[in-house]
Amino acid sequence: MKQKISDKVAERLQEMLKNQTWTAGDKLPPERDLAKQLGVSRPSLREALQKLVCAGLLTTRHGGGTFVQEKNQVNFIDPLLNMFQEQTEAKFDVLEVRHALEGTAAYYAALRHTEVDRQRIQHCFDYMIEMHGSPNPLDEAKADAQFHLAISEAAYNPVLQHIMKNLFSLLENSITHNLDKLYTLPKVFEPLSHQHERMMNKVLERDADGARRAAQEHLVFVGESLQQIERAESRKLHAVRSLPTL
Amino acid sequence: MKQKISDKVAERLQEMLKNQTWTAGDKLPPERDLAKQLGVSRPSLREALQKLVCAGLLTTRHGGGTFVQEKNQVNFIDPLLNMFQEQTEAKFDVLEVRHALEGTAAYYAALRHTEVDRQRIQHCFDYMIEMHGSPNPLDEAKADAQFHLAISEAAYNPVLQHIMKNLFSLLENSITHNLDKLYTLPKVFEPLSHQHERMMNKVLERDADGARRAAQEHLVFVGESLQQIERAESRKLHAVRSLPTL
DNA sequence: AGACTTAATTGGTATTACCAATAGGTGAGA
DNA sequence: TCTCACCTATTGGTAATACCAATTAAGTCT
Repeated sequence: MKQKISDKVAERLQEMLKNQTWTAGDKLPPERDLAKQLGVSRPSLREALQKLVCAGLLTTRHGGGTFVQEKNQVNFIDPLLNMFQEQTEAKFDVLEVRHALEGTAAYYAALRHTEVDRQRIQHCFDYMIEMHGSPNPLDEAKADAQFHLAISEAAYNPVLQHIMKNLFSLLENSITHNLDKLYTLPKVFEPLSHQHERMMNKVLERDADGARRAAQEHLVFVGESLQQIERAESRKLHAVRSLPTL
Repeated sequence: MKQKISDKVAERLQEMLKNQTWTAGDKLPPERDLAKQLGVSRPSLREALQKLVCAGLLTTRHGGGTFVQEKNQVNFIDPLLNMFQEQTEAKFDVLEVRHALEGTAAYYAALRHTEVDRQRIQHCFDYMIEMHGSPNPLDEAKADAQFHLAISEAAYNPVLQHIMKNLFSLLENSITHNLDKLYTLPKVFEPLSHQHERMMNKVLERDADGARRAAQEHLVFVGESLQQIERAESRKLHAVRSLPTL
């Protein structure tokens, strides 16, 4: 199969990014120059650029220029994951995956974390406590996500870290309204906070197996709480739905 | 932040795909018509289409038309995962993640698999045995991947399934040469095959915990074998490199 | 009726022009 | 001299148009 030239251009650009021709934050040459330099028309170049933008490797600012995206702030969401977020069961699916991943994340974080990670984890924990009761429940949910990401970051496994990031950004997008419901339940914050603390301590004590257990117990609790909420919601719905039949 | 119009068009198209305006395999209207219909210029429409193509939702055939991609044959690889495959440690990172995911995949597969899944899993297992000693070692690696995917499919968790698919396509792309080395080692095929069989049996017996254990033991073995190969390789490299210093 | 040819359809690329947002420089005013 | 506003050049975004290339399908010839 012959390749489209916009694809070839995209590959060449990706090569140049890998070869550090430009590094994070750098400004690329203007489209007109770059197109001439690569020997293609501007629309073709633009299609190639669009792909890389869509892949989260570049960003463009109208009138400003085209820049290499910092690797950290990956705002890219796997488009397929995107389609899951409608189905109501998705949050339980995500929870099952997290159950699997966070256990090992905590395990390896306990083994591999450095002093810097230790400080970041503690800071995230404190911030999470601080955010409790914030007027915007979303803040608390984000702080929670940051805490979990800080731990998985300390596992020093880029593949795992990347998947976790995508999972959380998936959650943030549309399912958060269920999470903040979770936080507002009076009987839930206490055990949640306690579980977080236990998880953090096990990691920092380098007790790998204990950390894994703590993470898994935490997610079991979250899952059960979510199911309770779900059941309550469905009871409400059924009540409403059954009215017209009377 | 104001949105680019190509982004808005991409969103509208995505909406239409969700709303089943066109379903899998359908042919979209020609670009010229579609552009007029949406009230944008053809280049703008094309940029939007490119994004969806890049996301794996559409395919284009030069002179033929633009078609809605079948959901199954998602040839899409997370571009960031793509960047990992160069680093030599990546395979161990992937292995750690698989260790986490395949355990729970086997666990839930044991609980949720249907008769259809049972047949598919057995078929994949038989095919994998059949492929052993194939002239092209890649075939055997692919059969292995199919077997594992069949199990994770039986877990009926789309999020998990999607991640597993991406991980395996990542492996297939560039790290396969390590996997087939694994298969060609004489002392390895026997235990590997035995582990696969045990894993399958535990799943089909609906022994969830046993299935999880079997999956994890399998991956521990794979990891150790890979490390042995790695060490052997590095010894070779060192031997070669040290020659010039003599 | 079948195979080949040809023309219409349709995606891919290039050229050009113009719009819109940003950035940087320049001049006026404090 | 410093600061702020304004203006202009740079640069990404959009549009219109023409032409190329691959495919498809209709039409024609054998």
